[in-house]
Amino acid sequence: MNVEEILKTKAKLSIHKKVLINLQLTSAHTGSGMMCLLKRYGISVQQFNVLRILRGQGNKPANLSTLQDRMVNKMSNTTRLVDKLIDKKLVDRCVCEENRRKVEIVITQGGLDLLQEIDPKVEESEKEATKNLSQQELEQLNDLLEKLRSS
Amino acid sequence: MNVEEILKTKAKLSIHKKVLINLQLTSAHTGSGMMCLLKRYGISVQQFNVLRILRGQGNKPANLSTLQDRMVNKMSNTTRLVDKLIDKKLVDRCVCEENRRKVEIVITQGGLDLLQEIDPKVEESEKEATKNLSQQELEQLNDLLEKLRSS
DNA sequence: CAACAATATTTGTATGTACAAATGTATAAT
DNA sequence: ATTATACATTTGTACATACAAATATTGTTG
Repeated sequence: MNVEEILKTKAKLSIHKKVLINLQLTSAHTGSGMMCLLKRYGISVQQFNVLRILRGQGNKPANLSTLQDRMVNKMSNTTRLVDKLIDKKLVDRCVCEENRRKVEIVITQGGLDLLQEIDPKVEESEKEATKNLSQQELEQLNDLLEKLRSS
Repeated sequence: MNVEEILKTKAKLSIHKKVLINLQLTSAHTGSGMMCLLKRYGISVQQFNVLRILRGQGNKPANLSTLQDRMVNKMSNTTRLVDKLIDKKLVDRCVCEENRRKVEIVITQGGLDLLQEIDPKVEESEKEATKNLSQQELEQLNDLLEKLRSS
């Protein structure tokens, strides 16, 4: 369904407006697929991202500010996000010895296990979400999105 | 900045994953511009959308379910969203006479005035947000987004 | 017409998000 | 050593969102 059909408007929309609305619609559409998948494993998209960042760190612990920098959807309160992950025993937190202002966060074995279980499902869901576009169209879309955002 | 740079990952990401992350990033990027603009007028994006839908209705009042159907970002609690607009005296609400389960919502003159004031700023902000792409690239992006979502 | 199902909205609860203020710690300046 | 400043995180508050349950009204069926 195109934008005009969805908004049920008779008015002719500018291409600028159409693109922006389509962006919202499409990102919400694909995002909710991921949300739905992760919910089955009891975690939110944000929590999943934090877990992946921590796994990417190897053995090196991350502090809150690096987590915040690398998250896709920036938001405040990484503290409370990490709290939730601790409740689920997916990460551990302790005060950094060298600089006691900092907090060191590491993924637990349970967290790693969960990620390993989820990974293939995520891959599958990503392929499913993008199945309507060819390889070439995906590259093209990717370039256009990055160009739109550049500056 | 491209996705790999933003995520600071050494791992090679599949084009599927890249497109999906870029979608989130780009939609958040453009969306926050709009949010920022509307905040100056004391309303949220959702509230703005409701106002525009009500204006599009002409004199015909809308009930909650039609509002919910036409909103770009679906969500529950249209009730409380409308409550906020009533507090600001931008819309009115009354019980439908024919079917007393329904609620009729109309935009007030104050709401219409606000929209008229905001409209040109929104147009401007939309052009600004899409200025990196040519007319042709915008059309192309629009088509790709709709194709991605189609099914 | 009483009982039940269907519809439209509201309320409750849990969680997510944004922003400001508060806390605790380290570094620099006097 | 004392004060000031910057830094990293936590807490408080207000609001947004998702989902389930509750309420109120209408329509239907025995």
